[in-house]
Amino acid sequence: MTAIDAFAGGPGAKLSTPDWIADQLRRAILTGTIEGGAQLKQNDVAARFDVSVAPVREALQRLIADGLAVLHPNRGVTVSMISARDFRDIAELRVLLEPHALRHSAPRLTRSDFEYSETLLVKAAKASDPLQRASLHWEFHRSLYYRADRPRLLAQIAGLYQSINRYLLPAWASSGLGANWIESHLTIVTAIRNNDLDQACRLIVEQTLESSDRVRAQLWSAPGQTNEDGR
Amino acid sequence: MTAIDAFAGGPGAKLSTPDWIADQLRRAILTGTIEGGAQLKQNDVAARFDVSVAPVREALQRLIADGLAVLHPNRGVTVSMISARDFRDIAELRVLLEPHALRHSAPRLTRSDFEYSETLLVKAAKASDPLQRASLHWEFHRSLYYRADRPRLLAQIAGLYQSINRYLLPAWASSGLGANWIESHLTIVTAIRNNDLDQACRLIVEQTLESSDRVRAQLWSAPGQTNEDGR
DNA sequence: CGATAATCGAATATCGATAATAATGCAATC
DNA sequence: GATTGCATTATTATCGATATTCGATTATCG
Repeated sequence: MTAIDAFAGGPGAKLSTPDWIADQLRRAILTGTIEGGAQLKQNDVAARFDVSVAPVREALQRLIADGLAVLHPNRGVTVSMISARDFRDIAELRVLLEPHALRHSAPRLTRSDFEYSETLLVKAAKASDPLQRASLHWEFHRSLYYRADRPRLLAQIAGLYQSINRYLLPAWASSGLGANWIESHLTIVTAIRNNDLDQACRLIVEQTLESSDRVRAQLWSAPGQTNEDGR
Repeated sequence: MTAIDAFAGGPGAKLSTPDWIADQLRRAILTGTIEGGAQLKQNDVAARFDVSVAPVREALQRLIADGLAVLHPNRGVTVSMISARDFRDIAELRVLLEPHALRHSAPRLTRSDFEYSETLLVKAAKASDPLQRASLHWEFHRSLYYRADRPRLLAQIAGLYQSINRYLLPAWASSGLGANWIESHLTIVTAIRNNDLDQACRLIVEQTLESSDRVRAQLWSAPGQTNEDGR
């Protein structure tokens, strides 16, 4: 391990071709550039990225594993549909899993963990790129849960945050973060700092549901599609 | 849609090549024929199944998505390691998610649902093929939860049952199901039948933890490997 | 002798081309 | 006039061959 390796994983970290393609497609899907139901033809994608179909197929597999796309055997893959039902389902799981994670993590969090969390929150609010903001937002929550030292639980919550971007990003884009986005998140950190775990969990639940309601109102004020898969 | 379409997806449904290969490998991993840490070289697998590497790579991707294998970029994929920690993590999530699912599902379960559940239990106990037994065991639990009508929640629980097979099958193989396997599972159905939801949830938690302890004792009476990934 | 650089090898990753698949439209038949 | 069978065609799935990658081994140099 030499000094130069410290940059591994940083901005200089080269992505594999499938990861690169998957990331580009993911971004397009999450930001709504590609809509639910759209067909992702392997030849088209390969042409657009100037690669052969092999890495494209691999990239599509990742999107499918993420639940961002649906495979129709021999008939291609389409971008999965979003729905109010699915969104509610995600919020419900968050309310179930996150307090659980926090209860195991909070007792082990250190002062520098808190500082890191708060830094992330500010960075997230300032971020101009919506995907970067989403990523920092998740990293904030992750920083509160990771001391639980439960990889599987954390992975499940991570999946929920990944999925929720599909709904959250359009809402943020159309009406911003909300007046006291930073402050309300900060109260969670403060509650943990004060060893008031019950209060922290209450706040998480409350804010999850609140944010949920706001997004729901935002996205389904006008009626949209509600199918689960992209048939 | 004509009547004949009702058979689509039935026993006659042919698996795609990648699915077929993935299933074979899965079986080998779950039954312990292939051990944790073993390297899955795409050329070897391709030769063994007499196909080219393309479908093999796809099959390996599925195993990776399942958590049964780990990808080391440019260096191949290895069968993931099992560990007491991971096993505990799974049990904890089951205890968290399954009662939640049951609470939403139970009020909607019908008499014929119960009959179906009980049938599955008997079939599972009788099954000689360990993977079929595992599949019926999950299907039993699924039949109790599916009326919750929460696809995401159900998918997460399904993933846990898939993962737990890695631990459960060897334990079953070495010491059987346990004396009153059917009966103890039946008490859950009975409790639901009697509208005693709290009791049903208690039983689930209790049995999950009990079974967990038994498996743990079984598998780690002699010390084994405990790494998370197959490095 | 120790550290750095070139080489090699075993495996993955990618490519371009071909084969297989299933929906579609069209014609032939009852 | 509706149903069946059959080419058409758009697209995925698979193949065999080639390029690339990265660790290990060996060689070179201070």
